[in-house]
Amino acid sequence: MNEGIFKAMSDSTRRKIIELLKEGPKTAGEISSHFSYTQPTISRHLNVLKNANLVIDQREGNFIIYRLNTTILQEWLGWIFEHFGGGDNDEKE
Amino acid sequence: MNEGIFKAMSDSTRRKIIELLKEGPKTAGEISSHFSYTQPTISRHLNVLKNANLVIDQREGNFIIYRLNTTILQEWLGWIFEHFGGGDNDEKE
DNA sequence: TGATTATATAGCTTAATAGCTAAATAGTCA
DNA sequence: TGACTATTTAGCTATTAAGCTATATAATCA
Repeated sequence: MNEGIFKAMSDSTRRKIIELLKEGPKTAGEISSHFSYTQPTISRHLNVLKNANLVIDQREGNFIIYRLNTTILQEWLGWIFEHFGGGDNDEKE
Repeated sequence: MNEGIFKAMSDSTRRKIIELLKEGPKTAGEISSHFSYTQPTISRHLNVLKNANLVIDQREGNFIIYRLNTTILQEWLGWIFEHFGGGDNDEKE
């Protein structure tokens, strides 16, 4: 279940999309305009983020608005910290 | 530069290795014994983690001891929080 | 030196992923 | 309905990644 999020986050274009969406909701076109990739390529990235449940889309006329699923993102960050953070690693050979 | 860490972390076997190493340093064989994959497969995973600078290896006789590079891991966690954490996402359409 | 042990590397196969162009879908508006 | 706009989906290619078996390397010990 976390798998999808880690995979989604492992691509730098998708991480940039997440950062863009932190500013607020944006249409697919707006997002696309920030990159030099073609629009279909960005659309596919958005789809990966959607499948990972990291973004939510909503049609508004003939635009599609994407927004961050902050809940999932926060949960993921929490999970990461639980598993990889904190624990000290003292020379215990 | 973060790219390698995200890629390394995107695989669940490698994440489990990291968790194992949080307990303390382990030989390649010990690590390998926790999985049902073959030894060469785990060796390659260890190599990915090494290239991402997430682990450090050290020969000791004919064992090779792996230990977590806690500094890098902490740095990565810090980076993640800086970029994805905290920021609220108020309905600003 | 030769046998044994621990580990890595090579070489292969299969599957997944990122990018593209072209075509389909869905909505708007005259 | 027909033209137009925004976006997704299909279908392709090239690259990367994960797994395997077989082999190589490096250290130890008799």
